[in-house]
Amino acid sequence: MIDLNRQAQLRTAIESLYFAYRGFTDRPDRMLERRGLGRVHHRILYFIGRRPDVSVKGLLDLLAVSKQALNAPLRQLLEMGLVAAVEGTEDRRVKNLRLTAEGQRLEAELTGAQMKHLQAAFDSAGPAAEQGWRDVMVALVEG
Amino acid sequence: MIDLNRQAQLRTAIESLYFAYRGFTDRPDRMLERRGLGRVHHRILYFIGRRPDVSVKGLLDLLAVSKQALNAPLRQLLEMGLVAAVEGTEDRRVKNLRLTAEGQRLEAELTGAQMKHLQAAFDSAGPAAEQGWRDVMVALVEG
DNA sequence: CGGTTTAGGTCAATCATGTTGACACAGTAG
DNA sequence: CTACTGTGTCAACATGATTGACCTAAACCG
Repeated sequence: MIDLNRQAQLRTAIESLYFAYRGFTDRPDRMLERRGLGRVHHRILYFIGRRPDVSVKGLLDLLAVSKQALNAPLRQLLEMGLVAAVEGTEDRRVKNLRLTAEGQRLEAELTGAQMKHLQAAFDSAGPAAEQGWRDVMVALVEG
Repeated sequence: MIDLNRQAQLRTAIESLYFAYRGFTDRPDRMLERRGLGRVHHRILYFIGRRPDVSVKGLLDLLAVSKQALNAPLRQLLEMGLVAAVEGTEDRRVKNLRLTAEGQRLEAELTGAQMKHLQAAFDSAGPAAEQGWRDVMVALVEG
């Protein structure tokens, strides 16, 4: 069993993770809302920007959603000209996804808001704290 | 404009936050699923446990949802005997909410999984990293 | 060659979680 | 008495997800 004081510390940590995540997503959410898009669209734009030429399957694995859940928003982004799909050169079944210039613009805008938010927190906490934060986050993702 | 290298670092940070949060919630989610409950129920149990005698309004403000969204799951928890409501002593309109013994048991089980997860990450990253992590999280929540 | 697997797409039914609006009732505060 | 507050509930709707079933086309394999 974990010590009671320690439990209180861990609860504080749980709460900060909850509130931080909530505060972190709601700015881009509000930007997207104005265009009739949702958080999924941001995630799709984000990961395509991060991994240009990712396949639909690759995106599915990253996002951990069903292909039906991905299909509609992705098609929307294609229709809006924010994402482009090119037929795979090796395997003609696969679609390699990329951001168009306009897609890059929107993605930069959305992610930029989050980057500013994070940067402000890092600035206020200092570089040592930032490194510690990164170390803990890596352990959290891996564990 | 932020430096490109810095942008890449910030993107890494964004991703770790996304994946960490996702990994963090899915264990309790799976436990709840077996009882036919959802993440909302966990949040309700959590915050009532944290602030015994909180009112319905207090819970609404904490969770930042509409009262209609809160009502159904809260009623469910009351009916299941996991939460008890007592009439306020000063203001008889308010309901002060508490966990029953069984509610405490379930809450401890759910949050315990998250505490173990966090503790493991802190153990692996070390105490200095933990402090840095906390500092950044506080700044993130406040910003 | 032919059979199986893989990448992708789509339709349908369903569920979970949230919203807003409207209304009710009891209790408090002035 | 009136106004506001805390709580509850009904209805309509939106969003984002699920599973299951079925389809095409391409690749892979024996």
